[in-house]
Amino acid sequence: MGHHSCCNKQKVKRGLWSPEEDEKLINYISSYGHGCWSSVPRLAGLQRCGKSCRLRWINYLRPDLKRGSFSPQEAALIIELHRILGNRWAQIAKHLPGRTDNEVKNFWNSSIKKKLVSHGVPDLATFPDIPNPNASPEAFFSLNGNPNLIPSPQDHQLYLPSPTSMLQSGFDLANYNLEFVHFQPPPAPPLPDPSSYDPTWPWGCHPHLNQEDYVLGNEVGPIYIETKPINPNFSLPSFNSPSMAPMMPKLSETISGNDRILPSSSFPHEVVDPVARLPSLPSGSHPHAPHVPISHFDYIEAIISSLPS
DNA sequence: AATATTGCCAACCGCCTGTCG
DNA sequence: TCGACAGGCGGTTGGCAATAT
Repeated sequence: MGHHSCCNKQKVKRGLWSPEEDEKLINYISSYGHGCWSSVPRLAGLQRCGKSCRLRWINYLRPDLKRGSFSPQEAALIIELHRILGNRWAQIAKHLPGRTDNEVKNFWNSSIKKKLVSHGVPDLATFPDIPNPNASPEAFFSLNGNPNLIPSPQDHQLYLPSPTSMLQSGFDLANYNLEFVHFQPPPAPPLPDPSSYDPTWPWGCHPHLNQEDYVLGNEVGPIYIETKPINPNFSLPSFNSPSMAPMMPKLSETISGNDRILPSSSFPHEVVDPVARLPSLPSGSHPHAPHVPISHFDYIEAIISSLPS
């Protein structure tokens, strides 16, 4: 079990690769490509199984690998993608050029996970469900009370929605075509009137978008997801309706290597500090308020930058 | 200085899926 | 339709280096 036929036909070496083995593999693949991996070790003169050769090439020898430590931006993107995708390391790695799934996985398990846990941040991908957007504040992911997480001078709470509850809510994905738009980002819009915030809708909404356009996260944030209905007979819910909530994780599920998630560095304009953009709300406002238009990404970046190394 | 512990990460294991005959 | 096979994935392990005792 687990051993491919190529591994059973002959005695194969295991364990760390020697420089000589690496050289053989590089020379062979550089000249002929890998073709069928099961035949690579024989043709390259290696006492390894094809699977081991494939892994060695993909994770270590490929010329387009970045190597080196992860940048804070990469870490932030990994955390954001992990929140959306869970432990789908291969999918996450596709959004990090030069990084492998193994590398991302190791980085998560050895670094990020421990940091987040030690700072009291729950595993965002497995956070308990929220029955509906009107659930009690306790049902939301509250960061309040942890000064390390939100460097806000104001007494603001930030509630983030649970992804998993929405995954189970049966949104009809077939009616949507998910597009990750490489867009000319709009200039940072003026803050909407806080009173216009939908208290049940913790995600930011671009005030200038029409009914067919939706933004998940902050309109000036690094992850910009636009969806358009492809079924003309399908009636979209109203823009601020909480019933929109179920669609988000379903859409997120469709993220693939062909989709584009833009790092903040690709934005031609300055990314506005989401915290600095927090509106001042009158005291005694909605207990969930303010539902700030802050992207998870920005928030995670703030976390990462505030963590001790 | 010696030993124990911890953390990192390359590599392996087992399983799943797609393809092909 | 079925079985064999290869590719691919996530979970786990084991070796090594760094750090602590």
